[in-house]
Amino acid sequence: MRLNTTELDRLKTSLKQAGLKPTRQREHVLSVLLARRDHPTVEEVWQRSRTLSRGISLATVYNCLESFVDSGLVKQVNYEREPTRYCPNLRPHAHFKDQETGRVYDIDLPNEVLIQLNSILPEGFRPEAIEISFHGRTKTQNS
Amino acid sequence: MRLNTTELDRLKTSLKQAGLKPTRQREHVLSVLLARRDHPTVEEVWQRSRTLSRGISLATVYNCLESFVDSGLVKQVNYEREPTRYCPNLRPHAHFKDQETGRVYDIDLPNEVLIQLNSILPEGFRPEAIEISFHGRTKTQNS
DNA sequence: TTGATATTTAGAATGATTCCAATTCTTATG
DNA sequence: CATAAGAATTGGAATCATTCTAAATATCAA
Ligand SMILES: [Mn+2]
Ligand SMILES: [Mn+2]
Ligand SMILES: [Zn+2]
Ligand SMILES: [Zn+2]
Repeated sequence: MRLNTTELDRLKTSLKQAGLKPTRQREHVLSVLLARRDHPTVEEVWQRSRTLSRGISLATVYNCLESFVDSGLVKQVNYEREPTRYCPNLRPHAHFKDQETGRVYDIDLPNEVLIQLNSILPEGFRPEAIEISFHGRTKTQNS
Repeated sequence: MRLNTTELDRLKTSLKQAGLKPTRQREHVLSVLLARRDHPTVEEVWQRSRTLSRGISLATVYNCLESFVDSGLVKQVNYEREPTRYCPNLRPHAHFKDQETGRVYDIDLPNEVLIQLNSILPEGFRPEAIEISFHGRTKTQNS
């Protein structure tokens, strides 16, 4: 439940690059995200942050997560209009939501798939981002 | 701004299949959606429905659109947590949002792309739906 | 060490959507 | 056609994720 040196360095570097300051709260919120990569909501991150000695306000959790998104450390994941979830996986990947458990899984995106997806765009469409979200069931007995 | 016979038939059939009744308001809301396939929000559909003689309530626009989604006539389109947009295009397609104009375009999805996308899922993942959303800029001078 | 600037915070405000309960339609049945 | 039971419509209240506000606190370059 603590950032290691590498993670702490990445946090400081990314924040500085965005003109933001490393704070106790930001360190803690990032460590919560990295501890379990299960795409928690703001509320869930807040609950998990209760372990912090003096606690942390909900507004600060919103602010920290926003600063991470702005500095490129974390991505938002949305399913319909449900509360936004947060994902620290920086590789290109899609998401799969198990509609029975509510769990959201990362699905790695091979480069060839990305290329093929870009190829379906008409002339003149310049994508800056693409989001791919599956939802369905998983027939596994693990995790 | 009126449903033709084919469209009216599809409406009645789909609604009946879902145990719902065709009403003046539902006919009108569907005709608004079909008139301009530009993925309007509820508010926009409501504005465009003002032409209806006696008007229509916002709650009813919400209800009509929900009944269309339930009966499979229309799909919802979400970008982050912006107001939900509605799309009567029933072919498999992705969406592209021009971040300068806010316009949302349909991008047809070739079957081979769908197949390739399903192939990236691990064993045991059974997708029921997939959503693909681009956002970026368009360099066209038309429409 | 210190001042300028950024962050944190509790609570209020916002805004899309859903809920509610009263009224009005729709349609199956006689 | 008339009727009644169930469905839909409606205005307004409630919900709830998120954003805003302004006062207190923390960070850090100089
Ligand atoms: Mn769904
Ligand atoms: Mn974006
Ligand atoms: Zn992810
Ligand atoms: Zn569409």
